[in-house]
Amino acid sequence: MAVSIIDVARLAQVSTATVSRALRGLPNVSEATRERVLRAAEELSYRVSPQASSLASGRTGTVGVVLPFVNRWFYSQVVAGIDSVLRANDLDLLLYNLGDARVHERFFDRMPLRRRVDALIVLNLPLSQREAEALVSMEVPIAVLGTRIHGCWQVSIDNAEGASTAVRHLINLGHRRIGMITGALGDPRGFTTPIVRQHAYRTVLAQADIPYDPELEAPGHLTIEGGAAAMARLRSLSDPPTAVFAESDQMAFGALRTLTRMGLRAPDDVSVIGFDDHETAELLDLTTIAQPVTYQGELLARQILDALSGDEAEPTRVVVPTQLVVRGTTGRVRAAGTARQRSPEQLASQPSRPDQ
Amino acid sequence: MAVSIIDVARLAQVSTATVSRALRGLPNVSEATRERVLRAAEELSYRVSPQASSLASGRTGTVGVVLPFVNRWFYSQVVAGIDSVLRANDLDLLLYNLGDARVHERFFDRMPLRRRVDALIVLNLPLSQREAEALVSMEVPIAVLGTRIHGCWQVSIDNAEGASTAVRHLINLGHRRIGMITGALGDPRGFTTPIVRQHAYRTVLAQADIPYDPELEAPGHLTIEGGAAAMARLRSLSDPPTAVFAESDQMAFGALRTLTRMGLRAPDDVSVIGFDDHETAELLDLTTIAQPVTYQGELLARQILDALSGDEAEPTRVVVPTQLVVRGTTGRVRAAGTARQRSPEQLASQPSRPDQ
DNA sequence: TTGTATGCGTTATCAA
DNA sequence: TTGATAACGCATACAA
Repeated sequence: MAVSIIDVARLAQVSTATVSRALRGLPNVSEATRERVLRAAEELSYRVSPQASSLASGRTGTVGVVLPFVNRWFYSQVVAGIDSVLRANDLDLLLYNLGDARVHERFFDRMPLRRRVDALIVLNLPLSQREAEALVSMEVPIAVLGTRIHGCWQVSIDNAEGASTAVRHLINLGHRRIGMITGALGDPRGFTTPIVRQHAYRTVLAQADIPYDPELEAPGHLTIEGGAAAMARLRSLSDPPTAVFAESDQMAFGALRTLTRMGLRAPDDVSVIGFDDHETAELLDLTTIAQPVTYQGELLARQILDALSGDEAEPTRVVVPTQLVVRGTTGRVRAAGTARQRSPEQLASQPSRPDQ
Repeated sequence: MAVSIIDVARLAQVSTATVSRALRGLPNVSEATRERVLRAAEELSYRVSPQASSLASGRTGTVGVVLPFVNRWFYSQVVAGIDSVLRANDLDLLLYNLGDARVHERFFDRMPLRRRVDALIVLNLPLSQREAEALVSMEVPIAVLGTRIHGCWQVSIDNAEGASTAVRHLINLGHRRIGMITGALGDPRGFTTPIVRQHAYRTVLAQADIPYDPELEAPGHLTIEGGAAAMARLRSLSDPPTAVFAESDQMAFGALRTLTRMGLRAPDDVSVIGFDDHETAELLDLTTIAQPVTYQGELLARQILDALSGDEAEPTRVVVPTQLVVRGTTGRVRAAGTARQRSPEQLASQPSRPDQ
């Protein structure tokens, strides 16, 4: 059997209550006693039993993180941010990956986190009204990324602003025929982000007096393959776009691949702008809308700390800024038929060529 | 206060012991009673308290996953594999990210997982003798990826074989001047994989009677930036390599970026081969050595299940195969001074240039 | 098949 | 400042 608090108490010649107090750094313990207890614990290499501790205290020392994918760049990045803050505060991180639909269902059916965590962080999950209520009914602080749940702490980016900036960037470069590769619009689970971004796209076009053409919106399912297919579709139009806004970098990557395979280039033939600033974006020289990913994770964890400390009464809502990162895949529109020439500015931001 | 087993017992008119048995599906409970208990539990929406349960039983229902990075593609992919198997078996996943050196140290200093998990999965962590022993002293089953710890379950790839295949591929294409971008060789924490791969590189060269030239080995620190710098260094040699083996795709990406920025191309100017088959490898048309990443995570989790079931007495060791994936960044060596001409196949998979 | 009683290792309340 | 002790919620020998 492992060494327990009783053993420490015996060795230090005090009661278990005092050991508990001394070890947790509670104030009402004399320095001498604390010293003695600490030494005894050290000598026996005593470790508290987390389950006994939580059983007695009601706290678990654990924060649940619920997300739809662990293995996508965005989410793993957010988790890293969460982890760093939680770890620094001695909180454990219980991971719940609800990617699979059955797992998702089962999760809300059985609520396995119910008595298992002190707080919850929910990443970008599309939730039904019923599911949101189920979470709230756990009666622990909840911090949500992306989605919005009444009474919960919240971190998000301004999707409308980011998408608008992207489209305006293209308009400023002279483009009028602008396509959009949209995300999971048809997804029955209903992520809301794609809707917001699409709306922003349409609004900005309207503001610029550019007529709306539904053919210019192609679904890309948030994947590389989807983005590739979407770009292929856009290129096949009788009047293809001169610029494309892909609402995720992943889809933009696919779009770029399609262009490459067709023997076309960005921005010479088509300008392409993405969203996220995925780690690969810099590699592919992709212009994009950057969002601070790890930072959002840190913010979520901090909100949880605030909530658990109980100081801050009201849940807060933080909107973090996005930023246009201009790289090499967007450029001024070319007049139809004009030879492919690039301006000096573009040359500067482009890889030099072996032939001058 | 939450509803407890006592409430269920009262409602079902049985003892708490019977409730416990019925709910866990133990055999010695009559069908009628079980029915009654299940209904009562359902009605009260009762959930067991995991901490009380583990305090009483000694099992935690949790598996700890310890890794050096959550936010790298490879690890997040492995975690996804682990998660899917654990989840299907109702085991929780406690994540421990030891990326930060202080966190690492603190972890082995305090062993916070000590009484917290039923088993441990350790991903590719460079461990000192002392640290390995600390883990083993937890006296729970341990499955290790990459590293090797005596008495532990183990999953790994054949790094020597994979690296040899990569170098042989280059030799088969006629290359004799072959560079290697190495990983974290100087890392004080001492990952072993880089050493094995480097050794394979040297061995294969020797077998092909190619003289060893230390200048052709450049450290890339397993990062994109490091790979970029390494390639720059290799190119600056008086007699630069015609082909380069980067021991991770990430470094190969950086290497390709350097080539692009120098106005060079793969494979026309330099052939490049990576290792991993990172999701971006296909995008960049990178030839590489593929390893099944998610699958390795699943295997680790399965080993843990075997260990916990207690059927399989001895820890097993599984080596999963790697596979050469030939894409567009490797090609036959060109005679020095030959004009850059590309074969039709290469043209198809490469971006065409604006100027013909 | 079912019930009784005890232990699991802490924390927290209360009294000293 | 310290100690005694009752929870905390469940699992499990043992008895019935």
